[in-house]
Order: sequence, then structure tokens, then C-alpha cells
Amino acid sequence: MGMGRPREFDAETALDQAMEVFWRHGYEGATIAQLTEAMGINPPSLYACFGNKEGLLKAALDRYTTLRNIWMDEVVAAPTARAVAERMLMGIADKQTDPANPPGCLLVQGGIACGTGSENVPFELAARRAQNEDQLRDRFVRAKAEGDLKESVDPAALARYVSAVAVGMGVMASSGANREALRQVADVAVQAVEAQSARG
Amino acid sequence: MGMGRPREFDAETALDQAMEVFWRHGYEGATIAQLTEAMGINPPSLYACFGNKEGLLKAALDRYTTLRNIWMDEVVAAPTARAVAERMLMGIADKQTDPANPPGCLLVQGGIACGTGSENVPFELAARRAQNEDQLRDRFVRAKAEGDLKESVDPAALARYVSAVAVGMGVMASSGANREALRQVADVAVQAVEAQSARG
DNA sequence: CCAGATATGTAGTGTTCACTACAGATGTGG
DNA sequence: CCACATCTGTAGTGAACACTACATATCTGG
Repeated sequence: MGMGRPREFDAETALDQAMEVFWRHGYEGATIAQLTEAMGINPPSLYACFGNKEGLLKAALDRYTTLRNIWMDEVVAAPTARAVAERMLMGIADKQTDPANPPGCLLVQGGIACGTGSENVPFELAARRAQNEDQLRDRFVRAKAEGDLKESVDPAALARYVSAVAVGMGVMASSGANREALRQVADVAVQAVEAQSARG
Repeated sequence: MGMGRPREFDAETALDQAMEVFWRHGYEGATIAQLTEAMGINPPSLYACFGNKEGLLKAALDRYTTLRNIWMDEVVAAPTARAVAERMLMGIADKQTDPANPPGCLLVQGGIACGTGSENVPFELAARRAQNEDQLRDRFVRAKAEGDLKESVDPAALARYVSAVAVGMGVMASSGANREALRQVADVAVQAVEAQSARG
């Protein structure tokens, strides 16, 4: 009863490579060929080790969330609610634009499809969202000129903020969030805009 | 030199159906078979009219953004920056949970892949995001108990807000937003949390 | 050194996909 | 009524996909 031929690759190292592929191309956009090439193994090894494509994704997500939870522990260790939010959101700003990783967050980007031949679709969508952001920015420029917004406000930054909240709400809604949950988010966000108001 | 056989379907009606399919299943998750069935036509008619799948998406996006821009015109017609933000974000909360439409926003969901057999992947991702939201909520419960947050604050709502901003930033980063842009968003969001603080 | 067990590489499998050839149907201009 | 142009439905096409059968290689226990 021998123990069989030992595995020739390191599972964690291979998972890191798979994680990057899912992160960059999304679940459906990532092909087994891309995954196996990045992991440096052949399909049978992948299936023997992780079951199937979805099993590999879950293993990659486990690894991602393990690392992320360690970071979140540091985040919630901040002394105040404000400091927690600052540490988390500023940290995200840095991490999501770190050239060492694909842009964005695996937990969002993993659901984005960019299969071969349609990589430009997400950019097409982004361009349409940018139109509304520009519209908001123009409106906030006017608000500033009218004395409605503080002199210190950057209208483009405020418009980007409102757009970001809107996008976040969209993803939440797609995942099943109900109306009350979205309204609570909107309510806090509106208060943030109000705080930029000259009378606020 | 006759003018040929006339088209037997209405392009705008068909586009509305296609828009719903892209909205619900994402670009890659939507198959030509699903699209043609929803549109009530056969593939050759689709290709004769819209060129290819991506052409159909762009036509559907055109229709979506046309309707959306009309609504945005009403939004920016609000009297103050605060009212603009309120009208937009509360309107989004309602629209994105309207049972008459698929949940979420086509401009975000259109990039989400839910092909047959992997519909549960987006929910798997959402479940992982919820873990971090719960972590935040617990932290804000503590902050409230410590008198760091106002008595009127709902810790779950505030955690949901911070999570929504984080998700929005993730989508922006995926679309090419740079670090400074994300930091500006984070900065406004942090001020919103600060406004919920007892000393704020 | 042999038997059993597991991993690996090659070379496929069936399925599904976006897309289209083709023939017949339905219109217009002469 | 005829030549021509455009649409429609049937029935595919080749390509790409996730996944696997199989022979071979490499280990352990006895």
C-alpha cells in the first residue's frame, strides 16, 4: 500500500497564480488553458487537486479572504469609527491601484467577464457611467458658483464620490440587497454631500 | 430595383427585450439563443439588424443611457447639491429594486457573468463581501457602546455604507481609475462617517 | 525488488458557443 | 408579370470550452 507519486507543484503557489487570473479576467472569462498555464500544471493535475473550475475558484477565494481578513483585523483595531473607515477605505484605494496586483477587488472583479474578444466591454460600460459622472460634476460646478457648496469643495471629486456610491449600490442590488438596505446607504451618502454644503 | 421584404419585428421593442437579458445575465452570460428567444426573432435577423453580439449590446446600451439621461436631467434640476445627491441616490435605491426590472444597474451588471451553470458565483462573491461587512458592523456596535458613535447611528447601516463605497471603488479601479481618484472618494466617505461620530 | 497507489502528460471527448449558407418568402419598381 | 432587393426560418459551421481516458512515471510499504 504505497502512498503514490508525490505532487510536483506547490498548491498554495499555484493558487496564487490562479487567483490572479480570476482577478484579472473574472470567473467565466478565465479559461482552464489560462489557469493551467499560469499555474504551471496540466489540466488533470488541476482537476485532481481542486475538483473542477468552481472548486478552484473557491480555493482561490479562501486564500484571498484569509489574507484579507488578516488585514481587516488590523483595520477594525483602529481606535475610532472614523479611524476604522479611514484605514479601510484609504487602504483599499492603495491596494486596488497597486501595480503588483490586478486592479480592483477579486470579490467584485471575479464576477466580471472579459473573455477573449470582449475585453473592451467593461470599458464600454465604464465610459457610459462616466457620462453621468460628468453631468454631476457640471452640476456641482454650478452649485459651487452659486455658493451652495463650500469653496473648498472639488466638484469633480464630489461627483466621483456620488458615482462610486451609486455603483456600489448597484452591485449590492445585483446581489440581492433590498430597498431598505440601499436607502440606508443612500441616506448616509447624502449626509456626506450635505456636509460639503455651505450652510451645512 | 425593389426595396425588398420589410422587417417583421419592431427594433425598439426587440432592443428592450435584449436589454433585459444583458441586464440579468451580463454580456458573456447572455447567449444568442436567449437573446433571440426574448426578442422573438431568429439569429439571421439579429445579425442583419445589429451586426453582431457586441453591436446588439451597444444598441441596448444606447437605449438604456437615453432613458437614463432623461432621468439624470431631472436629477440635476434639483435646487441644491444635497437635493441632487438625494434625488439621484434615493432614485437609484428605488429603481434598482424595482421588480419590473432586473436588479442592479445594466452599466454594472452588464459586465457580470452568470452563464448557465455558474449563476451562483456572484452570490458566492457576495457572501464573502458580507463577511467583511459583518466585521465592520460588529466594530461599529462597539464604537457606539463606547460613545464613539452617536446614539442615533445604526451600526449595520453604517457598515453597509462603508462596504458599498468600497465596492464602488473596486469597480472604478477595475475600469482604470487611478489612486488619487479613489482617495478623493475615500476622503468624502470618511467625512460621512466622521459626521456620525459623537464629537463630530 | 515488487505490488499498490497516486501524479503527470498527451491527446482527446462531447457540448456549447457566436455566427452564417442557403433556400424560400415577401416586398418594390418597371 | 418580371427582375431585383431585402427579410425570414432551417439547419448547419468551425472554434473554443470544461473536462477526462489512458498510458506512463514516480513514490511507499513489505
